[in-house]
Amino acid sequence: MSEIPFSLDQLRILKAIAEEGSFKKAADSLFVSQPAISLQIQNLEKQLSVPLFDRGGRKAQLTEAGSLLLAYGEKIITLCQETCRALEDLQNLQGGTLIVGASQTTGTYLLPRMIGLFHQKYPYVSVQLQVHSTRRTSWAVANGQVDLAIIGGEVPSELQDVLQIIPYAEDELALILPPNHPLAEKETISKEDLYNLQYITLDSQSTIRKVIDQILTRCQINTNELKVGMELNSIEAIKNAVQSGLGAAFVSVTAIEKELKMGILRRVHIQDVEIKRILSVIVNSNRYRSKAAEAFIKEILPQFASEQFLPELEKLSKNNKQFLDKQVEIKDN
Amino acid sequence: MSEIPFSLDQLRILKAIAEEGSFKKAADSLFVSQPAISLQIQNLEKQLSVPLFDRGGRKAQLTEAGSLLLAYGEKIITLCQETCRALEDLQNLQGGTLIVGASQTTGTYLLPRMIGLFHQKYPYVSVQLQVHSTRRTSWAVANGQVDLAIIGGEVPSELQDVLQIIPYAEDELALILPPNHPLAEKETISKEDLYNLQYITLDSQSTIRKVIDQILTRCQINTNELKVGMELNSIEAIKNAVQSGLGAAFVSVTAIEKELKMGILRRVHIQDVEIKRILSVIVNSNRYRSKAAEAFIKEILPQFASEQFLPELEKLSKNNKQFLDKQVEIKDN
DNA sequence: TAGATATATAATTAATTCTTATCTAAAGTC
DNA sequence: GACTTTAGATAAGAATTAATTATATATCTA
Repeated sequence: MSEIPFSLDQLRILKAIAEEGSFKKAADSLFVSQPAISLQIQNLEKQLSVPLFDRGGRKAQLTEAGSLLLAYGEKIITLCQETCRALEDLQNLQGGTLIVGASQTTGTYLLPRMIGLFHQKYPYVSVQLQVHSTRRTSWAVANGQVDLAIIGGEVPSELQDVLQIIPYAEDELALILPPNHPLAEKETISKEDLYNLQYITLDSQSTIRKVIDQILTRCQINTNELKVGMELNSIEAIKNAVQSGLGAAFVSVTAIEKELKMGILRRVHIQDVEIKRILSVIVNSNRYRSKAAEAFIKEILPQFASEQFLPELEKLSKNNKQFLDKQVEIKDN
Repeated sequence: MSEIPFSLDQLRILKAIAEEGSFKKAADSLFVSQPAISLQIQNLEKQLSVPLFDRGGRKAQLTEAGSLLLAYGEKIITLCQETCRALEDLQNLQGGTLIVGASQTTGTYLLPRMIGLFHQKYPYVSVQLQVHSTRRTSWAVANGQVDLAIIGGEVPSELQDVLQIIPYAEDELALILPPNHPLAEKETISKEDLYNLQYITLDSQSTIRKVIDQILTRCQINTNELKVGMELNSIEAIKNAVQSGLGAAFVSVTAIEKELKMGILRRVHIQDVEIKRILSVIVNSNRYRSKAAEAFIKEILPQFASEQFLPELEKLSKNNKQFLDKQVEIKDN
């Protein structure tokens, strides 16, 4: 299927001859011997079955076919050089795309800040954020549709050995109430008070819901007896609902900074209970990470990590699928 | 200066892998062994210092750099194929340009008919006609600016061994008069009558003028005593001037066909004198002739040639600068 | 016609790029 | 979970390709 009857080198030689005016000078400009040029052009003429130069005179003259090939050849060479530049830009973070995945909470409150920082540093890299369920996000990383993701739940078991999962930060979940709620007066409420509240939650399949159930259960709270009044599918919607007095909710503290400051939501602590979950970074361990992903991991993630997890993170940024190592080996030869 | 760190073959391999989904299948589709593919891609990755595929899974996955290179590679390959097609079209007379030179008379009356025929046969070849003096036309052929030319005069001596000059046809020059001229009544006039006419001619440097002088001198006519009333620089202008009664003129019979038929000009013969010149085809013997020039020589020229010159013309069409001969030699091996 | 310059040719050597054979690792099978 | 299948990597040798040096030929210049 469609052999190409010339090589890039031959086109470069053709161009050099046209520019320099003779085989000899072209040979000098390309730092090869003159017969090398002669042979390459002869081969080219043989392969194309058409003469490209009229020799003999003091300078080699292009035939019509030669001019035609030269014109196309210059276009081709230019395109090749453009290709090189695009690849270099990609390596220098002057281009390319970084795709980051996240689940609801992190995608809404944490990642936009990270991406903002990254964008400031590397304005020519276009960044995409994909907010989906933990499950879908994990698969996206596994399939390579997403470079890395930050999630707050468990990675599906079938992906646990494909993905590298690095505990990254703690996310504290707060119980929020409307300011005018009777219990909102208190700093801390008892576990029993929990049974007297109406809850607004994400749907029962969501990771954050499962995490909360898990932790409360561990604190001897029967989650089945907590009254769920409403299930919404966005954290912003839940906050608004709570603010409007429709009930209470568990949300990440990162999601309510502004509202607490403005006094439109109240946070109450629960006696002897701390609801924390671990956020994790996930990457595909079988996949080479782009320069952009590398930079994001090395330069942005640490700024938001809990100190205790920093060493792990550092290890990650050194473990890109073996390639650069090999490069060094080869260069030594 | 600007080495290109990949080859067309490598791009074709990259494309094949992307299309077939695996190194193995790409190898099969390109009819080479699998290691050949592996090695080429490894070299490519080394040269670009960036991995192009994530291996290991059931199918090879492109990295971001791989996709980028693939996208450019496809453009490059397409352009190469376009180049091939353009070259083929040139060979098949489905494209390209033929540039024909001529001097005044042939350029005005003979070549337009030839070019018309050629264009009917090869509508995709664009034909240019350049009408200049014999001298300038000869140089244009020598320099390769013109593929071939038909001239009616002598080729400058310094070009006689660069150019191939093939006598091609006879051009008869006629003496024309306005219909109402006293001598226009006669079929034939005497040499002496010539001295009683006023002549309208091209400028004294023109070839046709020199040819006429030469022939008349040979017939014992003293050209210095012929009265030149007007020098014009176009044959059409001369015809109009004669028609208007401003004098007599010598012009090619091919230039007055229409006017004689319409009776607006009269031709008179001269006792015992025939003014004929030989038209010649000139080509550059050191130069490879394009397929289009070849076709023009082989298929168009014979239709207008004097029979006596046909053998020479045939020889010419077999003598393109040795190239196809070589091809055959090589194919035998 | 001699000298300089440009391209072609030939023989040799160097480099590259295949191929075959073998090996490793992952994925699907029973 | 051992077994087969499949994809890709690796190594060694063969084949091809492309370079080099040396030399020949032809053209332009003086």
